[in-house]
Amino acid sequence: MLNQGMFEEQEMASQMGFVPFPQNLSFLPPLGCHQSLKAFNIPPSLVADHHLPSTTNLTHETLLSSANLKQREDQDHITSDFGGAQLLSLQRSSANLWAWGEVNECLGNNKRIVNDHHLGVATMKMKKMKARRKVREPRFCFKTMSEVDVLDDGYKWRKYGQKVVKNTQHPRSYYRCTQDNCRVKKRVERLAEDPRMVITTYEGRHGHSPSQDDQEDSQAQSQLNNFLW
DNA sequence: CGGTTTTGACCCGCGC
DNA sequence: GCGCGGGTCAAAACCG
Repeated sequence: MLNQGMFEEQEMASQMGFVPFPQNLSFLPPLGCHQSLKAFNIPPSLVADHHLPSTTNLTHETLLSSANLKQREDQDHITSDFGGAQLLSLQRSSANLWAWGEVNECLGNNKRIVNDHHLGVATMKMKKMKARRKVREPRFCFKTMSEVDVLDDGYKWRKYGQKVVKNTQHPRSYYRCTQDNCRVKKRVERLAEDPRMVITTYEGRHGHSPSQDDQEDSQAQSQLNNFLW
C-alpha cells in the first residue's frame, strides 16, 4: 500500500512533469531495468503506473529491487526514500513473496543431488521442467506508451511464446535473453483498457552487460524517444 | 544456413 | 478429480 506521503510525493512529481528514477539505489531493480527507464527517460505521463498484470492475484506490483535476499527482507518497512525521489514503492507483493520464498527454498535445497541416469527421457524432461518452474525470479514491471511492443533495452531477446490471455484482445508475448546462461525473461503485452500502453514485465537478473551494438541502438532509440516526447 | 518467430501441444497450479 | 488459464516447449516456417 502506498502511504499518504507517497501519494503526495507522486502528485507533486506529476505536476512537475517528471519522475526522476532514483539514481542512488544501492539495490537495483532486476535486469538493469533502471537503465532502461533512464535510457528511455520515461516521464510520468508515460509511466502511468507500476503494476504486474498477470495471472497472479496481485493487486499492486512494485518497482522492486533485488540485489540480494537480505535486502529484500529489509524492504518490508521501507517507504522508498531515494534521496528525495520517493516515487517508487518498495513493497513485498504477493507474487514476490511467492517468488522469494521459492528462491529461499531452492537455496536451502541446493545440496540435493539427484541421480537421473536411470530415468527415462520423458521423466528427465519433466524433472527439468519442474526444476525450472520451481524458481520464479523477482519481477519488475513498467508501463509505457509506445507504438512498438518491444522496447529496445539494450539486451537481445528471443521470442519463445505468445499467448492470448483471457479478456484481452491483444496477445502476450514471451521473450528470453539470448545470452548464454542468462535466464532472464520478459513479457510484453498491451493494456486491455488502453492499447496504446505497453506493459513490460522483466523476470530475473542479467549476469552480463548489453552488447555494444545494442547499446548504441538503445541510445539512438532513447534520442528518438526524447525527440518524440 | 543459422538464428528467430510462429504456433499448437503440453504441463502445472489453482479454484471449485 | 476436473476444468481452466497462464507459461513453456519444440517442430516447422520464416528470414537475412
